[in-house]
Amino acid sequence: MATIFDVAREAGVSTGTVSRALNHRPEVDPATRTRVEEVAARLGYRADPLARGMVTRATATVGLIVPDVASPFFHELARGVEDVASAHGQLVVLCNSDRRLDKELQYLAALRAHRVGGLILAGAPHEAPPDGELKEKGPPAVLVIRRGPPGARWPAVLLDYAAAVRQQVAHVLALGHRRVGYVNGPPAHDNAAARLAGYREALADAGVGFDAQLVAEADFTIEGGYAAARHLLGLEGSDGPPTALALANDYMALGAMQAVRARGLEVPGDVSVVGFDDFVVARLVEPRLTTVRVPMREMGARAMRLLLGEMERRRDRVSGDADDVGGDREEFVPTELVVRESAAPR
Amino acid sequence: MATIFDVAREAGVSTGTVSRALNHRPEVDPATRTRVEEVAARLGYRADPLARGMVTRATATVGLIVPDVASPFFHELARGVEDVASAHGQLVVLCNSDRRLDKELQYLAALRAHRVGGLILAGAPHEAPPDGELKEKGPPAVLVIRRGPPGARWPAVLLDYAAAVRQQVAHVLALGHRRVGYVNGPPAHDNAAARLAGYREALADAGVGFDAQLVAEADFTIEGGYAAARHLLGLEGSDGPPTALALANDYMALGAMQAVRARGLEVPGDVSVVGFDDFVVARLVEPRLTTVRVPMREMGARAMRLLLGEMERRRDRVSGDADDVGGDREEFVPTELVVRESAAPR
DNA sequence: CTGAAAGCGCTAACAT
DNA sequence: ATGTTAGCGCTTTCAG
Repeated sequence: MATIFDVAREAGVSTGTVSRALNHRPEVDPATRTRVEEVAARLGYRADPLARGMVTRATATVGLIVPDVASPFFHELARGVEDVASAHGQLVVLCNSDRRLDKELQYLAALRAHRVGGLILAGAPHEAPPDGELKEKGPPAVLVIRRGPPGARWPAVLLDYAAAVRQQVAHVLALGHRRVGYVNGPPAHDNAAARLAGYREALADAGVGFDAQLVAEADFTIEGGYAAARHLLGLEGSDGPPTALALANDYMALGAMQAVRARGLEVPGDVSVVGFDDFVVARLVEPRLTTVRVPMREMGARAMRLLLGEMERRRDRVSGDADDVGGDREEFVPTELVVRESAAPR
Repeated sequence: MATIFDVAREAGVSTGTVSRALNHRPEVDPATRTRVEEVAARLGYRADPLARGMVTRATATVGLIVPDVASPFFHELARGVEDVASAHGQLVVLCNSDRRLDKELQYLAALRAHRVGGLILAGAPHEAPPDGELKEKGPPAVLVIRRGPPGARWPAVLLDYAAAVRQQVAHVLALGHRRVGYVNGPPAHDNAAARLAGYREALADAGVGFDAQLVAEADFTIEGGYAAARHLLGLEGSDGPPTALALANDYMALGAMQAVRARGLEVPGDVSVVGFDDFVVARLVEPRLTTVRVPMREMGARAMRLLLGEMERRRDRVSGDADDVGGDREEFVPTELVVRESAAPR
C-alpha cells in the first residue's frame, strides 16, 4: 500500500501538503492540488484510517446499537442505516443490546475506544442509562424511537404513537364500528400511554364514548394477542363484545384473528382486526392484515443522515466553538395506514 | 483515559514491560506481571485499539458481508455472528452487498483498510469474485453458504442441500404421497442442482419413479410459488396432478398454499405442502407450515467460532510459519424437519 | 527478564 | 502556500 510519504516524494512536495490537498483544505495552490491528486490516484493511495484516526480521534465508522437485529423491526432499521452510511463512506458496527443496560454500556465503551465517529441508539434499554453517560465527550449520537434523559435533548428520530394509533382506530370507526377494542402493549412500555391517548382521541373524534372494559394489555406476542382478544370477545353486558379489534402490533393481531376463529366467528365478517407495524407477515396471512405501516428502514436512513449532519458540525466546530446552536432536532416520521382485508364495514 | 505510559510510570517499569505483561507474554516475571496488572486495573487502563492496530495491523473487529440483513435469512445469521463475536470482545462491521460484486469488493477494500481481524462472507455475489481477491494478504476469512474458487479452499460453514431436500421430500413420501411436485429455485442459483439431486434421491429411496413434469422452477417469491404450483396442479394426463408439493423456500410454499385454495382445494386435505427454511411466518400461517429448518443463527455462530480459530492461528504463525496445516475446514450443519399441519397422510 | 528506542501513517501546529 | 516536526499510543526489535 502506498503511503502519504510515497505520494509526497512522487509529487515533489511534503507530506503536510499532500494531507492538506487531499483533505480539501482551501489554502493549497490549485496547481499543487491537482498534481497531488493525480499522483495519489496513480499510486492508488488511500489514507490509512487507523493512522488518521489516531490523530483526529475519529474514524469513518458509526456504531449502531439495537435491541436485537433479528427482530423484524430492527433489521429494517439496520438496513436503512447501512444504506446511507455506505453511500457516505462510513462503515457501521452492529451491536445487539438485548435491552440490557450493562451490554449497552459495554458496547458504548468499546465503540468509543474504537473511535467511531458517531452513534445511533435505537430502542431503549429497560433500565435508564445513567444521566450523561453519553453526553461526556463521546461522539455525536442520535436516538431512534427512544428519548434521552429529560433536559439533555438529543437529536432523535421518533414516531408519534398517539397519532399513529389514532389513524389506526379511526379507520375502523370510519367503517362504522362503534364497539372497538384496543389491545395495548405492556403498560410499562415506553409508549403505552401515547398509544392509549391515540385510541381515546380517535374515539372522541368520532363521538364514541370511552369504555375502559374495551382496553386490554398484552406482551406483543401472538399468544398474548390471542388471550387479550379472547377476553375482549367474551365481554358481556348491555353493550356486548367489540365488533372490531385494534392491536399494538401485528403479531398480536395474528393472535386476535385466531381468537376470533376459535369463537366460531370470521375475520372480517364478524369481527374486524387491525394491526400495527406492517411486519412482512401482514400481507402473507389470510385475510391479509390491515395495519399501520411503520417505516423502519426510512427511519434508519433518516437517523443516519441526521448523524452525518452532527458529525460534520462537530468537525467544523474544531476551533470556532460556536456553542451547539440549532440543537435538539427531533424528527417525527409519518406512519401510513395500509388497508387490506382484515377490516370491513360494519 | 489512562495510557500505557501512565501504567508504566505508576508501576515503575517501562512501557515495553507493561505491554508484554498485559499481552500475556511468557517471559515476564510473575511479580512484575501482577504489579502491572494491579496498576492497570486501578487506573482503568484499556489499550487503545487504534494505536495497537497501527502496529499489529489488526483490530479486534470482524467484517460481515451479507447480501441483505433485512432478509429473514441473514438477520438471523448476523445475530449468531454478533453473539459470539461480542462474547470474545470482537466488534462486527455489517455490510450489505446486494449480491453485487462491485459492492462486495468495495467493502472488502474498506474493511481491509480498517484492519479488521477477520471476515465472514455469506451468500455469494451473482458474479464470481476474481480469483485470489481475498487470498492475497487479507485477513483470515470464512464463507457461509458459499464456496471459494475451486482449488483455493476456504474454511466454510455449509448446508448439505441435497440431504436437506431429501429429508423434506421423504417426509411426504412417508405420508403415502406418490405424486410429489418439486418447485426449485432459479436453475442458475448456487444450489439448485443439489436440491434437485436431493429430490431425486428421496424418490429413489421410496421406489418412486422420477417424472420431469413434476419439477418446476420459480424465483423464491410468493408469486413465483403461486404460479409454479398452479402449473403443477393443472397437470393432466394419465398420472394426474401431484398430491403433495415441496418447495425450495417458505415464501414459495405460502404461494403454493394460495394456489391450492384458488383451485378450490384444501391444504392439507387435498394437497400437502412442505416448505423450506422455517422462516418465522411458517408458524404464523394457517395451517402452520411443515418445513425444513435451516439454523441460520447457529450457522452464524459456527462461522464466527471458526473465524476466531483462524485468527488465533494467524497470530501464532507470526514467526513459526508452520505452513497452513489443518486447513480446509468445511463444516456442514444439519437441518431439521419441522412437522406442523400443512402436510398430511395421503 | 527488562529498558530504550524505533517506528506504524497520518494530521496539525508552527515556521517561513 | 508549503515545509518541518512533534506527536497520537502502542508493540517490537535490539541491547544488556
